Amino acid sequence: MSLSSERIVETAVGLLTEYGLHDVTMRRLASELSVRPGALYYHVPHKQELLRRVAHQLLAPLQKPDADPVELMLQFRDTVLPLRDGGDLLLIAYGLDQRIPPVPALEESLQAAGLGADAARRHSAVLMRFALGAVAAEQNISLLSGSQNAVQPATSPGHPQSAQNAAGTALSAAPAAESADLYAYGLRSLLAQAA
Amino acid sequence: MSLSSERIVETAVGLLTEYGLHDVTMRRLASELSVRPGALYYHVPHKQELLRRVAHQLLAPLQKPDADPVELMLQFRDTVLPLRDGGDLLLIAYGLDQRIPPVPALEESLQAAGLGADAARRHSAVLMRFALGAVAAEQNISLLSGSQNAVQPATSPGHPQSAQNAAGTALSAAPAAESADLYAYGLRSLLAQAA
DNA sequence: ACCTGAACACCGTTCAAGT
DNA sequence: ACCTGAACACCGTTCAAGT
Repeated sequence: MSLSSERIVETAVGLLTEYGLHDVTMRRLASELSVRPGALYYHVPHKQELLRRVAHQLLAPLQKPDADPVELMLQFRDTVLPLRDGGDLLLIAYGLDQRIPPVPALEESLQAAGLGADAARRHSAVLMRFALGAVAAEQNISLLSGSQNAVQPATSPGHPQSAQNAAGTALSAAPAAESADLYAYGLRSLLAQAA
Repeated sequence: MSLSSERIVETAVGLLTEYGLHDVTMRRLASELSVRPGALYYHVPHKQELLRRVAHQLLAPLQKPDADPVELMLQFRDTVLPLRDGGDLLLIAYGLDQRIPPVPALEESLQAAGLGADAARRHSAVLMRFALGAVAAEQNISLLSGSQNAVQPATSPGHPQSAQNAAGTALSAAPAAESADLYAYGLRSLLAQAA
């Protein structure tokens, strides 16, 4: 089977869901597809465009026109959170394309709820900013504060200068249940005015 | 003058404010300080701890105990926004240390406004998540959608595959004035319940 | 048209060896 | 104690040359 942008995107989605954005590199992608890195650039202009397409593919299920705002935003979190560093990807993708799902569906459902076109656009922009920050923060906390990275980064055994982080981990790493509550609470507050 | 963690942090802050996080690399830092890269690791355990200290230094002015929440959050935005990719730095720093400024001052002022200790903690967590997302999104939009990166990245002259981004730039790249409005609006909504 | 080989200009981190 | 030299294992991207 010959190379194509579709195959590259699919392989990138695979690497993302299995290992996280950190492992989605052009070189890793190339070796996964059994080609040299340069070959990818015949099908994709640069890594940014590839990531934009990956994010679009990932969020495609959020293009449903009849869901209510809260449901869309909860599903957004559920989609991005399992990708270890999915928040970083979506901040990039949103920077490249602010009409990524669920934005169009979100605007429609806000308009259906009685908001004007401009108000719906602004409300969804605020909701997306909160969601992006909440998901990225939550992932970074469990990745960076969570009992020494959890997986297997094999750090040097006890460097003296990093002592001040040892205490407070139990308190600072918010339990998963509370993160969901914070997210739901933020959504409700932001949607209160829109009713 | 010999090397020290203080000098390294100061130099990193300098590189950050002049060129952005992208140019804060251990190697660049070393050459700025006229030492070999390995020398830095005698004073700093790893890059993450360095970035945590850089963020703390940057946000030190937000440790004022008597400011009101809106003022603190507006000043947070004003501090981070001028750093080209300051949002990325603060997502990392917040992941490493959720008590970074202005969090303690924020909790105090929310308690002074009548909230219980736990409610104040949760409210400030929600506010920080929104602020981090808003600033990071705003910076990424102007960096990634803003008329081909604005500075001087010298991209190849017109690669065919990236045509779909050409249209819509005028609409998608929100003017700076509207970003400030979205931010203020989000803050007000999130603080409405806290009154 | 599509891909390889090889290079360019970088990363963070480690560590024996020098002073 | 503090730093260098040199390496290890990587990056994204370009481009002449091959088929």
